[in-house]
Amino acid sequence: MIDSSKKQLNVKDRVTIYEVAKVAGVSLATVSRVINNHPNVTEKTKMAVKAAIARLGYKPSALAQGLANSRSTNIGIMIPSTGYAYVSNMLDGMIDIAKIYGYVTSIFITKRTKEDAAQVIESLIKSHVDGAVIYDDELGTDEIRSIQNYHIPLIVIGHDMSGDSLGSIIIEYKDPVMDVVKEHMLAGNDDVYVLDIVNEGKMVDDIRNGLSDFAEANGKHINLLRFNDSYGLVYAGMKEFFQTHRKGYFVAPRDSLAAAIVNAAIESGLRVPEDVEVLAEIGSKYSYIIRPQISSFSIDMFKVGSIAVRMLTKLLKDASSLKEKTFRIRAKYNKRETTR
Amino acid sequence: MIDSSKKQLNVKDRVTIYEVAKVAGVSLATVSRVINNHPNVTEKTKMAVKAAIARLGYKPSALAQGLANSRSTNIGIMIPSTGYAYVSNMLDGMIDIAKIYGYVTSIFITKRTKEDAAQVIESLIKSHVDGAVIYDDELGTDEIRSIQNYHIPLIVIGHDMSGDSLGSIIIEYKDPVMDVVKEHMLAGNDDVYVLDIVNEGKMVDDIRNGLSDFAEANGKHINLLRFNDSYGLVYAGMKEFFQTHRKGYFVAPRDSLAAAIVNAAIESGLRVPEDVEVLAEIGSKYSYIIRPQISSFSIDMFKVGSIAVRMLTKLLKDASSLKEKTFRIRAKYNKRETTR
DNA sequence: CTGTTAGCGCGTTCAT
DNA sequence: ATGAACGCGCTAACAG
Repeated sequence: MIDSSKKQLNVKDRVTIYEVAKVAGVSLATVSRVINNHPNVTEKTKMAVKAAIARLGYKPSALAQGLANSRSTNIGIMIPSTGYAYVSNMLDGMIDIAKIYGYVTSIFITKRTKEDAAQVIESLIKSHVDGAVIYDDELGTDEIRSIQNYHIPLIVIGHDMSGDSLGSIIIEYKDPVMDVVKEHMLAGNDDVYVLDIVNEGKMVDDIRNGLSDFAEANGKHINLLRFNDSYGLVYAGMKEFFQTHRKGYFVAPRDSLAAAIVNAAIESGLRVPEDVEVLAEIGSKYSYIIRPQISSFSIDMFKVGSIAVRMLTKLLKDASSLKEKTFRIRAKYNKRETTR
Repeated sequence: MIDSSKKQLNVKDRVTIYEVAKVAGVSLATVSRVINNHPNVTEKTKMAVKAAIARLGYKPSALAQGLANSRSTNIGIMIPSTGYAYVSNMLDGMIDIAKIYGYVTSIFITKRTKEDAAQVIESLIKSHVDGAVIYDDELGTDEIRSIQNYHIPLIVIGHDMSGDSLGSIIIEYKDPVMDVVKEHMLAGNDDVYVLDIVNEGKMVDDIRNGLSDFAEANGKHINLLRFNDSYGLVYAGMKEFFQTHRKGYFVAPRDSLAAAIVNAAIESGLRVPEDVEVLAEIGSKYSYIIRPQISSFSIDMFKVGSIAVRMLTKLLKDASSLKEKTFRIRAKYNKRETTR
C-alpha cells in the first residue's frame, strides 16, 4: 500500500492502462471502455476505474491510441513563419478551432526553398497527422498533390485546387488591389512605383505582374523598386530616393513597409498624400494606428484560419460532409489618409 | 509487377515497414536498420532496401517509432496565443531551432483561466511530447510542477524556478521599467498614469504593483486607468480623458496601446512629449515606425525562443548536460520621442 | 457486463 | 550480416 502510493510520485515511466487495470481490479479492456465513454459498464466498476485513474494520475498515451486506431488526433499546419501579423492571426484562428474539436496542432514552418519544402512535407507525413492545412505561397500544386498520395485530407489556402479530400480557400487580394491602382492609372497618371520585395511570395508577385501587364497594355509603365524585406532598408532607400524624386504613387506589400515610405517622404519635406500617395496591400491594425493612417487592404485572417480548420474537421469526419469545397474571401479596401 | 506499381498509387493505408521488407526481400529488422543508419548492413542489401523504400514512397510512422522507443520527437509549446508580435517572434525562434534538432512542435494555447490551463496541461501530457517549453504568465508554479510529475523535461520562461529536468529563462522587464519610471518620480513628478489592462498577465501586473508600492513609499500616487485590451477602446477613452486632463506621464503595456495614448493626445491638441509623455513596456518594431517614435523596452524574443528550445534539447539529450539551468535576459530601454 | 486476444507499425534483443 | 520474436500502450472484435 505504502509502496504503491510512493510509486505514484516516483514513477519513472508513464503510467499505463495496464497498471490502472491492476489497481482497479479489472481488465484493461474495461479501463479502455471507461476512458472512451463506452456504454455497457456498470456504474460501480466505472467508479472504481476512475478512482484508480485519479490515484495514479493516469493519462492515456495519444501515441498508443493513435497507433491503435490509426488516428493521431493531430493536424498539421504548414505556414511560412509566424513573423507577420496576418500569418499569426491566421494561426491563432486555426489552433483555436482545432482545440475545440479536440485536435492538437503541429506546426511546420517552410522556408522559401524547394529543398526545404520537400523536407517539411516529409516531416508532415512522418508525423502521422490526420489532416493538414497549408498556407504557403511558394509551394507548387504538384508538391501539394504529392501529399495527397499519402491520403492526408488537406485544406489549401491561396491555391485554387480541388480533388478528393481536398478543400481550398481562395483569398482574393489581387483584384481588389488592381482595381484601385488601375483606377489611379486610368485617371491619367503614370507615376506608379511598386515595392518589389525579395521573397515576398506568390501572391504579392502576382499583383506586381498583373499591374505591369495592365500598364503595358495601356501604354504606361510600372516602376519597380527592389528591396530586401526590412523596414530599415526600405526607409533608408526611400530617403535617398526622395532626394531626386519628389512625387509618386507607391504600392507596398505590407503596411510596415508602406510606413517606411510615408516616413521617408514626410521627413524629406514631402506631403502625403498631396505629393506622394502610398498604398499597402496587406494591412494590419497598424494601418490605422500609424499617422497618417495608411490606405490598405485587409482580410480577417483569424477567420480564414478558423474556417480552414473547420473545413478540415468536416473532411476528417466524413469526406462527403464538406459541401463547399472552395471558400472565397475578398480583401476589403480601407481608404485612409495616404491616398487621395 | 503491374499490380504492385498500381498499388503504389492507390494505397489506402499507410505503407508499412513490413511491405518494404517484402518488396526488398529482407526482414523488417533489416529495413529498420537501414532506416536508422545502423551498421552491419551490407551495402548491397542497403541499396535494395532503399530502392524499395523509394518505390513504395515509404515514410516511417513517427507514431509507431515513438511508441517503440518511447520518444515522440515532439516538443510541446505552451503560450497564451500568438496574437502579439513578441509572442509570435518567440514562437518562430522556438520552431526554428526545434526543426534543426529534428523535433516537431505542437502548440498548446492557453487562455487566461485556471480551468483551461488544466485542460491544456492534460492535453500536453496525453500528447506524449518529449519535453515542453512554457511561456505563460497565468500559470502558477504548482501547475507547472504538476507537469513535472509526468517527468516531462521543461523550460519555463518568465518564472524563476528550478529542479530536475527543469530549466528557466528569466525575462527581466520589471526592473528596467521601474528604474525609468522611478527616475521620473524622484525628479519630483507625481503625474504617473498606468494603463491597467484587463487580463494582461502577470508580468505587467507585477510592474503595476511595483510602481504603486514605490509611489506609496515615497508619498506619491500612481493613477490607474483601466481598459479592456483594445486599441480602439483605449484611444476613445483617452480622447475623453484628455478633455479634462491636459498633461501626464503615461505607461502602457504595449506599444500599440501607447500609440493610442499618443494619438489621442496629439489629436486633443496636446504636445508629445512636452505635455504628455508616454512609455511602452513591451515594444516591437512599430515603436520606431510610429511617429513620434515611442520610448519603449524591448527584448529579442526570437532569441529567447531559440535559447529555450536549445536548452530543452540539451535536457532531452542528457539532463546533466544543461549547465546553466537559468538564463537571464534583460529588457533594453530605447528612449525615443515620446518621453523627455 | 467483463475478460481474452489479436493487431496498429516499429525498435530491439537474441539467436543464427 | 540477418531473421524471429517480443514489447511499446491502447483499441476492437470476440467470447463468455
